[in-house]
Amino acid sequence: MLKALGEPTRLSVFDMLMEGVQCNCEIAQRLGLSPSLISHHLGVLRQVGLIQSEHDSDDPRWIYYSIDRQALVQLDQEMRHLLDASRIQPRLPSCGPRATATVRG
Amino acid sequence: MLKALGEPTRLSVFDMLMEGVQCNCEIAQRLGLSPSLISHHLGVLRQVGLIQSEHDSDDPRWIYYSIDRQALVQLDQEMRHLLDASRIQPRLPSCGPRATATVRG
DNA sequence: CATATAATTCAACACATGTTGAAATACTCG
DNA sequence: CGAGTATTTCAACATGTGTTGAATTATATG
Repeated sequence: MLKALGEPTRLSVFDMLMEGVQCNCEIAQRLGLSPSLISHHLGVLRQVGLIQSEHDSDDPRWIYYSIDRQALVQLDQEMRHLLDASRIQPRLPSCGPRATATVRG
Repeated sequence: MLKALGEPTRLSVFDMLMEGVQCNCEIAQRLGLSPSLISHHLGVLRQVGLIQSEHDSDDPRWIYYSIDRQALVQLDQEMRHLLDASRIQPRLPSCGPRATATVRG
């Protein structure tokens, strides 16, 4: 998921989906990019499970994309752990002049 | 920063730094990768501002890497905003059969 | 001064991937 | 059935980038 969001255009697409935008055409229009390119990025986001797609019941040509809330919560929790500043503990180097003798390899 | 952390090996390096590991040699050894590769990834992390480097005052050959706490807090805040589930608002498609007539392009 | 060490830098390669434009798919509408 | 539409799929390309191994830098040590 991080890898998917690491691509600038894809991050914008994801952010627009968070704001409630749903169809390929609006994303392509607002970003000034081709529908095929947006389709590609939406596919990547869907493949990693960040978003879902749903066809219109009346006219299946339209596909509505939306954020996968479960994946969102999971990623949010993992990011909070990853970036938790309290995890950083004071620690002497295991090598170099300041290494504790017993740990030295 | 997201792009930098999107690379699996680099994410591991970053995570080890969060756990207090500091020198190239220990990271390379624990990950079973060459020092030159670790050096490359550390360089990328440093370039985007996620980590800092400091030479040992006694023996400058040793370089100690550490997390940039300011960047950590900034990224944490931005990620919390990006992944904030409460941002997702109900919204009708701007195009397609369900679009509101006035918004239709 | 020669050797060993920690880390970086460099050239080179293989592979992944973002982007483009055309074609295909599936559907609505007249 | 033909024209138009929303989207995807496909082939092709250019570029970015992770990885490797050798060379380089800078320092300590004897």
